[in-house]
Amino acid sequence: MARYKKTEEKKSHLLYAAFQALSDLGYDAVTLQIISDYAKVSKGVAHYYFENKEAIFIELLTWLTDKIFKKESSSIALEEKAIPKLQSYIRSVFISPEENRKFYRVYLDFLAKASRNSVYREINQRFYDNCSQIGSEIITIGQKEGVFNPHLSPKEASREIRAIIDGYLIQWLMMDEDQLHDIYHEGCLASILKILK
Amino acid sequence: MARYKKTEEKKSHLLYAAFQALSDLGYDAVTLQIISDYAKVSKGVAHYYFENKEAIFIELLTWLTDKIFKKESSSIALEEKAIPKLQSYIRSVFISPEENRKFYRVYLDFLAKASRNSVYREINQRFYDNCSQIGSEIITIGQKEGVFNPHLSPKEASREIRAIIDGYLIQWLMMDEDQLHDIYHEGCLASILKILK
Amino acid sequence: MARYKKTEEKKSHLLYAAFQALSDLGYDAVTLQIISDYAKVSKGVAHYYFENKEAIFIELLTWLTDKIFKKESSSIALEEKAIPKLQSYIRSVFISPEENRKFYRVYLDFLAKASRNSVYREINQRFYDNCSQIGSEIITIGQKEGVFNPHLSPKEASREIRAIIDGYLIQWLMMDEDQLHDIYHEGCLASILKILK
Amino acid sequence: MARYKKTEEKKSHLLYAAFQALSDLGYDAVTLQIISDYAKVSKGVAHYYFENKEAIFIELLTWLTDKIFKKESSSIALEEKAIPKLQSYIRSVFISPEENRKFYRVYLDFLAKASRNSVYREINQRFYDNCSQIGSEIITIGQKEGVFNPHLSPKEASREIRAIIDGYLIQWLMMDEDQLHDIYHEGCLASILKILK
DNA sequence: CATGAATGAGGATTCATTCAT
DNA sequence: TATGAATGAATCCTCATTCAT
Repeated sequence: MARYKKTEEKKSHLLYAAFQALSDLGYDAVTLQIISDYAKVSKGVAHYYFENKEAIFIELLTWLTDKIFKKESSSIALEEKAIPKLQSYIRSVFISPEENRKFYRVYLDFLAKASRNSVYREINQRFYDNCSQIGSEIITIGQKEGVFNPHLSPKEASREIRAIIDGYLIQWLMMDEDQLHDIYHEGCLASILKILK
Repeated sequence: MARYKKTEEKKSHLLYAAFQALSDLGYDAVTLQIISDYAKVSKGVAHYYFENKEAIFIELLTWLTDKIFKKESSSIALEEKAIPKLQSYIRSVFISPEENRKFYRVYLDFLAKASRNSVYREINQRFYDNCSQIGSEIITIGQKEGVFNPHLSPKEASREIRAIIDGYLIQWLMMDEDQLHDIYHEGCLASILKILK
Repeated sequence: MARYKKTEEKKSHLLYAAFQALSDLGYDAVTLQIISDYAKVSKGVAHYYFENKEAIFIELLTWLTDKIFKKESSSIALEEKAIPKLQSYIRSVFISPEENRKFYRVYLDFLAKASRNSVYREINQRFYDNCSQIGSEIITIGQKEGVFNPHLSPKEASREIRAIIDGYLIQWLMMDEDQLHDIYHEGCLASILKILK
Repeated sequence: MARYKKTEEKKSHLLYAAFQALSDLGYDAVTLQIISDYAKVSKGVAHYYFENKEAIFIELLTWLTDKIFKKESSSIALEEKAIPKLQSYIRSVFISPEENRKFYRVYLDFLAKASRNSVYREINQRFYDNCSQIGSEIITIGQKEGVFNPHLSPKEASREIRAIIDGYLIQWLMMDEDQLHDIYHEGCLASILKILK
């Protein structure tokens, strides 16, 4: 089984290289040569591990959104109550200016693609669904605790949470000022709380 | 006796063709040939009117965001009071599934580029600033009327409005279901109202 | 007849513009647009007066070599004796660093073309023949005066004169130092004198 | 079992193809497709081995002038005395009508470019310097032997030798008659001898 | 005559993909 | 497995030429 593992490691290595390259340079500037350079392997390797260029990006989106989801998921597990859970969730989303910039640049590339390509859209949908579960869980708990509006539909409200998170982080990305990160973090949390109450 | 169209008309014609092509096909699939085909002119024309491909997209983003802003701007002028103004604003943003899809696909492409390219970012910033003026005006009026929270900073809150609008519409775009358009419209308006109150 | 004259004037104007452009930019960088810009006329004019781009250059070479020949021709008419005639000839060839640079840049472009294209070659041949006449005249006079070797074939020796002139001026051009102009001038004259004696 | 040719071999192969194409067709008619066709490789290969078209020509001029210099250099090594050395040098320059035509066509293209472009000019300067060394060596020996004018500056005179060689060969090229090759060869040698004595 | 908008062929360049080693 | 040489389709861009006004 060592073989298989090695292969998976190599793939992850390539995906991470693709992620870095994509974040730095953007979709249309990234070539397989550049990804290979980032990964410090030869150009042939990328083709050995992936069917074609598209496949790399498909897998990258899957890999990325899974990683994000796992991080978010574990972050809410640390808390018991709804509001701390929500705070922890938002905190895990607003990791740091560097991480958010790196991820959202790439994520915007993917959203742009997803708006026309159903393969990307479905992967994103899975991510949305996962996020929705997190949100629903928090909301349901909060409703039981009596801290959130009991008339809210957890499913709908959790989608709204994600919409607001993305809206805030995209706008923060466009402002291009690291010191605004905290302000957007707080603003985002405050807005979500207002909506849930 | 059809005279030659004036230069500016032709440029707009090409920009609209570029917009359509971009919306249909996405950034990396759009070639100058395709834009020319959409505009039903020869390939050389695009180069005659624009320095290069990049210039077309730069001008397109400017043209598009200006157009959107004008539409939004005139929509709020129709109302006197804050809440109807806000409703009118949001209504002008959520025009129709077709229009929103067409615009947001292209806008996502531009946001992705703007995240790495300051030229695009500055154009988008101008758009944000314009939207912010609209928001500020509504909020200030609402605060005078006593319908909005008087402690809100109009400038900050107006940015939050835009973030929420974009967040909702991007998510709607990803859901790829036209009938959700109304629901997202209402949801967006409701969320903004909650935040402003 | 005024019409005709005006046309010829305009053509000369365009040819001079082409000469300037060619000297500044070189064959492959010169476009009809550039020539038109140098002549401060619209692009269409160049096509109105000349069949096509090639025709401009053909006529330019003719015009240029005629102009040079006339200048050389009139310069030797000023003197009576062989050696002063020769000196005057060489002086008229080594006009100034600026003029020589301008001419020889263009002339090299034409020689390069002439080496493969018989149309250019024939025009140059006419120039060579004209120069040969000048040389022959000087040599014949010098032989009568007893200052030149009587066994020289005026025809052959005059070709050698031209070869040496071109050789020196091309090398001077490559040295790219204006102050060497006088030295090459003297060296050229001295070499020719040695050959003729 | 033919191994892949080494990179340097392939580059030389391409340079030779470029040389042939350039000689046949001239600077502005040579495309990368044509060079590739001459080399019997695909279009992409030229870009694989060279940064761009310009780089091919830069390297070609370097390669060509080096080759010429080596040939000239070894030709004078065969003789001991000044005049035989000079004869051998001139003989190596006037190789054959075919070779001279092929080289001087290309060389004229480069001289034309060099007159405006310092990169080409510097490469040519290196060639001139190399030729100058050959000439200086011959002249110095001849002065010691007492067969050349002792007052000549070897450096200057050697430049004059090169000017005369180029002047003669360019003129021969323009005459476009192979049978004149010998006559120009002899004429060139005779002229140089007159200048050195 | 003059203008400059429009055309489209042609060329440099890029890059995903293939494949021999 | 891994490499990187080779391929050629695809694309941006240039520019001579045409032609309506």
